Amino acid sequence: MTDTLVDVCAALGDSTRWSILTALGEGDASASSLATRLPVSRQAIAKHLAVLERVGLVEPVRVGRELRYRVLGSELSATARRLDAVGAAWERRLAAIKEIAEDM
Amino acid sequence: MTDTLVDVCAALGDSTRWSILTALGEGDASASSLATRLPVSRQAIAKHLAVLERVGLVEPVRVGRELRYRVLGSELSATARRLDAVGAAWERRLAAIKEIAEDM
DNA sequence: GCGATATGCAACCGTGTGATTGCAGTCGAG
DNA sequence: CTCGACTGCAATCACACGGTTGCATATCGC
Repeated sequence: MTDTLVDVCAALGDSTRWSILTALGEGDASASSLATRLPVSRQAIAKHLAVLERVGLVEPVRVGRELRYRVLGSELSATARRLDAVGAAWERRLAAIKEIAEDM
Repeated sequence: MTDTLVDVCAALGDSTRWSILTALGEGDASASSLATRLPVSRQAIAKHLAVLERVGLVEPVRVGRELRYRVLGSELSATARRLDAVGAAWERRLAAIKEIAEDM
């Protein structure tokens, strides 16, 4: 059910991946160019990009021999909405409990 | 700043923890009572609850000798809003790029 | 008080994963 | 055509983490 939701959250639960995402937030970039700015190897970044691509947070774009990546804010916003829906449901339950308590 | 954000996402990036959260969504429960419904040991659940409590997704409630946990939808919605803000920023950048491209 | 139930703590284990290095292949620029 | 740069794949390593078992401790009910 919430199968991909946990995957997206797991992908977002890594600080190195957030470094990559925020770097991509300022402009598309390839794994190699990211490796010059970030304190990790190119291959590590490539693996992270593969993870981010599999959950749809990032999209590959060929530019000549380079393979740049573009961050997809729409996917992030979509997961945000899904999380908010769940949180809202839980809050409704709490509010109902509280109302019952006040009736006594 | 986004320090706790990654922690919350990491906490949400585990299917067992989602099982616990959804179970708690139907009513407060202790680690022991959860262990009867879920296919994991009580101690494993206790560890997960500790993780969830540290990021504020869950709150302990003493009931006699029991220690029940209550799910906090407000925290989840708060993180959802933070994620949406980031996603919206990324989308704005893409929209700006697209506009520039169309001007040429 | 006594037994049953609930929690807490500690040690341990297997595996998943973040990260590295090395090498081979590919493709654009000069 | 050749050189340099970018990508892809494989092997390896260390550590964190999910999970378990065992035992000690507290506390409610009878």
